[in-house]
Amino acid sequence: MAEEPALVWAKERRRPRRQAPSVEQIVRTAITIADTEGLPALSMRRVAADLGSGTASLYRYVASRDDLLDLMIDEVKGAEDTELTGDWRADLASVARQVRATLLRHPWLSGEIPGRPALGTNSLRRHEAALAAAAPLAGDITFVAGAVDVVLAYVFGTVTQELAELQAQRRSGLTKEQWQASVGPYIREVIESGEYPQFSRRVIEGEDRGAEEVFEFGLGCVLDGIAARSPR
Amino acid sequence: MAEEPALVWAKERRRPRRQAPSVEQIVRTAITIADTEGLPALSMRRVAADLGSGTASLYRYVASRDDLLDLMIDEVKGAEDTELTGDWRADLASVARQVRATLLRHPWLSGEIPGRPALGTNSLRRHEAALAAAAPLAGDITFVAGAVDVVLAYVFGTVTQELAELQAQRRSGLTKEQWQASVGPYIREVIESGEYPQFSRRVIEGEDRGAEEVFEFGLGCVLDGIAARSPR
DNA sequence: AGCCACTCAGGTACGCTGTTCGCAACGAAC
DNA sequence: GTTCGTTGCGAACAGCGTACCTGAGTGGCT
Repeated sequence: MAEEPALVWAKERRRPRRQAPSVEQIVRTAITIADTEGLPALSMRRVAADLGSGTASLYRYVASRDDLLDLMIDEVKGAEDTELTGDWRADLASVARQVRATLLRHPWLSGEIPGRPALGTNSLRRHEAALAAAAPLAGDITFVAGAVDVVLAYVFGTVTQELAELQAQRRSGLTKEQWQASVGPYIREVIESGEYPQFSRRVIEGEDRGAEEVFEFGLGCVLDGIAARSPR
Repeated sequence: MAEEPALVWAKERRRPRRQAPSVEQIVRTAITIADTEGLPALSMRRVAADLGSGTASLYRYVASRDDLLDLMIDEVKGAEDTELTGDWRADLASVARQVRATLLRHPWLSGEIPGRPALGTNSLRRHEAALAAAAPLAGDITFVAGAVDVVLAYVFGTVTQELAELQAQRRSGLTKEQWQASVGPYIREVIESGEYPQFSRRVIEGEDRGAEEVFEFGLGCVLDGIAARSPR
């Protein structure tokens, strides 16, 4: 540690840093880090470093790392927006596609949503929009709410499945090729064991439909089921 | 630190602990901790302490904390078991109900599944069972697999929603009453703002159906949608 | 029977984390 | 000019996952 010099002019200029980071900047910086380097890279020190401020300063604006994550979640939901046509099926589908897009854009999101009730401003606004989209389905709000919940549950579930392998690969720190090279032999072994006939058929015979197609297939199923139960 | 006594018989018995914890014991202990005290309480030191062994010893049997979580997930999936009747709808529904039960029994599970491909022995066995359940739906394995994926996505999604509030409450460390007392006023404020008419209707008019009923409603929707698309 | 070589539990330590405390510097008010 | 509330933040603390390495215990060879 450098000793305080006796000579006045040798003293380093007393901090010119008097910049307040502001909650919004903190949240945005945190989202950028999580998006590009993954959640584990998101530490308070890291956020502060990227902002050029001291770590402890962040705590003037954000109570804890956990609160920061809540704010991040609500922030990314704010980017969504749907205009409604009055056709419940089309509207609900477009809400679903937007939620999917958001989840895909921020891979850390699906892992952080469990365990947090969605009560932020943007979450509420989006939930409101979803309910409005489904409103033409029935006069009974309980039915409408049920329909929305089912659709959103499906969306969250599929996207989570869709992201699983991608995330695992990223977490391992391997390249795509290395990853496949390490998983491949294991899968082959599983198939050759003969204990998983259906699974083997799926891997060998099954055609690999694109993620989008899979998503739309399931969405169609869900919406059909809802339509069949609608009182109108 | 106690000095080594000169008298032989005063020396504490040289560690009789020559007990190997074994992977299975480690995993089971870890699951118990996570179930009863939540994931944050699950540290390697804590597991070792509960097992009465040294922390570093665990690494002889488990490569990392992350690996331990993988093992835990696969372990809890091993408890599931379904016998198939040949009626795809009933069988797929019972698989779905079992997955739900597992997710509810281990509240930490839904937060850890995202980002991990399900390739463990038990995961594969369960996936195999689900495919077998859906097999009567079609000869085309791609369709069967799609149906299974949709059902499981829905199940995972709803249970995650179902657990959200419960988990948030637990995380906050408050009692149920304290929690409601802190959330209630906020909700009231949101409603009184008048900006969320549908949401307000949902809270005020909507009847609070039980979680089970909600689950079955959505499951019915999904299965109907699949049935409508089945080539048979 | 004696010794050696090997296995492996686990103490210790490193680098990281989230978070708190209290001080130093500033702007405004008097 | 002095005081006072506000704000940035260095330093420190407790606790984490994990690597290294010591030394005790045991099986096998002589």
